[in-house]
Amino acid sequence: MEITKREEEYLETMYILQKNKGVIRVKDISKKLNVRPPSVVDALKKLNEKGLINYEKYDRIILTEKGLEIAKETYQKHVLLMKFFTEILGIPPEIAEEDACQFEHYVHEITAERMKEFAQYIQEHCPYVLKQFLKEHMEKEEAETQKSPPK
Amino acid sequence: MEITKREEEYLETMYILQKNKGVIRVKDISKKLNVRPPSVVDALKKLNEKGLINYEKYDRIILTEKGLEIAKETYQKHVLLMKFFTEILGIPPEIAEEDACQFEHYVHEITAERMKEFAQYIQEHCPYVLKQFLKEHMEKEEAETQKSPPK
DNA sequence: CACCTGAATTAGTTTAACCTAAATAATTTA
DNA sequence: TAAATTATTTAGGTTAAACTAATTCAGGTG
Repeated sequence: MEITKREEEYLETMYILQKNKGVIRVKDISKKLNVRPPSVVDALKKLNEKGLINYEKYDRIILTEKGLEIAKETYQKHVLLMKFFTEILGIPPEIAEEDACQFEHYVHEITAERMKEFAQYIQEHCPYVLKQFLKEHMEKEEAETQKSPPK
Repeated sequence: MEITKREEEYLETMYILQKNKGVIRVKDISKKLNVRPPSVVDALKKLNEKGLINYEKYDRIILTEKGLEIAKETYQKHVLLMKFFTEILGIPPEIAEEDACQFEHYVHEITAERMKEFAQYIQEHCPYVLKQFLKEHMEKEEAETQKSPPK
């Protein structure tokens, strides 16, 4: 049975909620994913069908072995992409977050892995060049921020 | 009126077909996007509604000003991402292609731009380190290729 | 313990994107 | 040019993912 990108996103969200709050509630998923509670319930039913979570109505939600595995993989990619975008490219966190949040569902294993290796390699072999690159762009951003009309 | 990721993909495909073949045919879009011709016709109707192409049945398809603009922007991101994945990370073209094909529709302008700048910066300031990084991974891939069962 | 409130759920729709099968138009070829 | 082939289109479905409105449940408080 196929798992969609969106389902992956639901799983990842639940995994993070579990980690941070200890429980997974419909309301919180709803808030995080910016969808209405009934949409969450729909998703939960499907994920349950597919054996990725254990869900019975009004009962607590638990990721299964398989669901947890997918959630973790996705989350790892997310973290890795975030690091790359912010630490190597110097992208502002909010933007990096959005980019990572999409790309994590599409990026091939090899590409993700390579990004991680590349980051390490550069940080080790030419940290100064990297620092310089980031510095130049930080300055540029500062300037942009100044320019923007002060509300 | 909103434009979807998929519509962006259609526009980009048509743009490339126009460039390479001179004409845009349903059959060719169908082949490139791996969908059946009726799906293409559906898409064409919507794009026409939205003023992104000029389309009347059995007539030739033309990108409008607006449609062309979107197509070009998307295509540029595609090219840029491809370059980054292959030339900086050393990802094999077929895989890079698939990654680029998805990410191009989500990546923020600033991230795309920064990837381009980063590539230039590294190629200029530490070409040897880059070459070394790529070399190491090429070798690894060679080895993998050997390992895989020779059909 | 009954009531109230907020959380979760059901029922019924909508939209984007696809599909198959059948019909029609355009193009090529005998 | 008529017939055959190929391309395009229509008609009618399907599925994923969302929505609103209305209902049901659960936990906390008087």
